[in-house]
Amino acid sequence: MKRKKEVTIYDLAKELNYSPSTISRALNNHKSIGKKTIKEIQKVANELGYRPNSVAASLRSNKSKTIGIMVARINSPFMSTLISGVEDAAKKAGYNVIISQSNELYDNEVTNAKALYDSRIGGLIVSLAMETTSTDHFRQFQEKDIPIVFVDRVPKDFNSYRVIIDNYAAGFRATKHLIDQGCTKIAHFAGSQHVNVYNMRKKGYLDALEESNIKIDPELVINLPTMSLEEGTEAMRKLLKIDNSPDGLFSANDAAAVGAILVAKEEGVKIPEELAVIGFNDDPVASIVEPSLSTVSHPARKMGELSIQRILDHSKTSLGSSVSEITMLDTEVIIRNSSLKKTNESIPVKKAIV
Amino acid sequence: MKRKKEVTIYDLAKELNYSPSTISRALNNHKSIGKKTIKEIQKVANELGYRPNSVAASLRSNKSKTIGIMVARINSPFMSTLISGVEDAAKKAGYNVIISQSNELYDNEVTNAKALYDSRIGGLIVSLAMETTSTDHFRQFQEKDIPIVFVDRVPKDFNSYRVIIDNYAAGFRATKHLIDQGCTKIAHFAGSQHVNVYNMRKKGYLDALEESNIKIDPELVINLPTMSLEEGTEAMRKLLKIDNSPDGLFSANDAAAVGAILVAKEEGVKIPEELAVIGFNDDPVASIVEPSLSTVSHPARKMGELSIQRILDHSKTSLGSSVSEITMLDTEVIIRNSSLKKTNESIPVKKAIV
DNA sequence: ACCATTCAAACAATCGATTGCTTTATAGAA
DNA sequence: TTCTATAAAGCAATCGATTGTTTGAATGGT
Repeated sequence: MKRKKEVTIYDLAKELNYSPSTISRALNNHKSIGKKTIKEIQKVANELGYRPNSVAASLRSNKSKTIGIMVARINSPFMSTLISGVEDAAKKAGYNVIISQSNELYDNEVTNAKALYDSRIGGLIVSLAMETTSTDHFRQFQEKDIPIVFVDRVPKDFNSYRVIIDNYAAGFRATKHLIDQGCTKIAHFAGSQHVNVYNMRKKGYLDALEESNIKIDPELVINLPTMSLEEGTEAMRKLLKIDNSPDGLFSANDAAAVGAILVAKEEGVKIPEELAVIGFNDDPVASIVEPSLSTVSHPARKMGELSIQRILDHSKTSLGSSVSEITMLDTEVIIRNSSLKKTNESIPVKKAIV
Repeated sequence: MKRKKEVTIYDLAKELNYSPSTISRALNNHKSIGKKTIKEIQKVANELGYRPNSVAASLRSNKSKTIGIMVARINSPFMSTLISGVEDAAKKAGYNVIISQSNELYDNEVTNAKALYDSRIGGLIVSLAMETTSTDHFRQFQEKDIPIVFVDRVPKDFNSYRVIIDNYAAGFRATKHLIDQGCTKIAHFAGSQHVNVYNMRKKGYLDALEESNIKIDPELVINLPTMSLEEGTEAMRKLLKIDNSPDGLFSANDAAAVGAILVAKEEGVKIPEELAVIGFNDDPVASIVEPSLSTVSHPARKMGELSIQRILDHSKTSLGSSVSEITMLDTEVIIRNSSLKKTNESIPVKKAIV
């Protein structure tokens, strides 16, 4: 199989009797090239099927139209939607997106950072692995003034762009909602506490209780390492066994909340009457599980789009690598049947379906 | 912000008094370089923090360790899992993965193909957009002997690798299952018929009916353009209105099946007694919806891994671009409560939960 | 008619690694 | 000791585009 030879700017140059530099500038609509010349060159380029070699362009200009993205796992509803937003927005700006996943492991994250660095990406979007506490592996990007945007799971101690939601406020409001429904013994499924999102959600939970003068019962706060559905079922079983079992549950994600609901139903605990539940993320399952799960919705797609925006802006302003800018997005408490005790504000069925 | 200068093989050459070619070969463990020399060079490279510039390498060698992937949308459980499999397998082989989504539109697919071509990917994995019927935009890759693997939604008329499931058999077996449960009026939610997966699933459905001498009722076969949950609810409403309303439903995906279940419940139709339902994909919602949804499971992650495998094998064997190899994977009919009428084989609750 | 501007396009170096070919050094054979 | 085979390393071209600096031509003002 012989490969068809590529058409390069040199071929165009020969064909048109212009110099390669003129061709290059014409193709990029450079102002120092005459309008008719540009037209002519672009026309012939199309006819001959010229396609720019962006590898060569990257090498010479030391800029790359590729953005790297590192997340723990791409196949969660939240992350895949965020990445979808990144990709759509990146494409609009003429960028490609390279993905890589750490599977929650620090070592993988370091390896991935190296690989992305080697491919000379023009920007990096990161949501940290659960395990990660050190951020040294991101320094190399900063040293080359490659913008880094941390999104959702962000480090404490690294100067750069951040796109996050107000986890504290969300945790506070979710808990407050349960209190408003009359719950007094509210449990919490908390994730690893060195991860900002789980840490802040828990803080919000604690402060909401305190504000309402509800004593905090350490037995009701359970740390789930991975916040999986399975861990949620297990934790719920534990909660149902203790003397003073809870009448409310704020889970830091939907998966664990669904696990809890399934167990509660299995054990004959009425939801929301005997146990009001609220989750976090508004995963698709939340509106399908029965009773439908109250939750906090995350603007996943928008977070992705804004992350790209930060990277593009960075190149324009060239403020240098020491910028640190936080973009904080609003969340929304979505009330469904799993937490709605007061029948006078009951939700129409349709809303629960769609 | 001054960027730290990169360490290149030239810097190493100067430092170590070797020629750049020796450095290059040493770093790639080329056999024509002495063992001690390799050790020495690699040691110093590490100390000086040398990082290969894969852009430069790609340009020169005209090979790229980057694989492109084009799908309709990355944020579905099936696709995000498949991509996750691709990424994991690619990383193991030292490849990066660029993603791009068509949002089901042909024009976007063409644009994406151009962009990926321009970045000189080393291989391409594609799941077609619903709209796509022409495949001319993939020719450019073939002409340069860049391997293309079509996965799941594949074209009829393009010679290349395919990784698919046996949609016909799956559709047949899913329908057969409903027949075995005693259904005689079985409806089908079908997707766009020029898309192979939906076409074959429907064929399987039709043949299963025929085999059991059940007359096909055209009114019971509904085409859903996007197979969304919403379309599923709509279609179900329609089905409930016709005279001879169905006692079974095979939906070509889970989302539409869930929509149907929600409507059926709303209208007081008992599932599975009055309507047995089976979906396709085994999305997470399938096991959560009530009653839990029978479905056909798709080995998403494995499909991703095998796709990468095909690409790697291609480079090794260099059979040229005219190869056409089909990898067909097994599916599994998963029986849950939405279709299980016979109480003697009822499913334990635990299985439904986890 | 002359010099100063402005505009268009060309020249040539450069980005960092790869690789076919050549040279040099070393060892073994005769 | 001389010659050949082999291993180790160097030379220099190359991949395709970008870009600072020059050159050349055309325009305009006086």
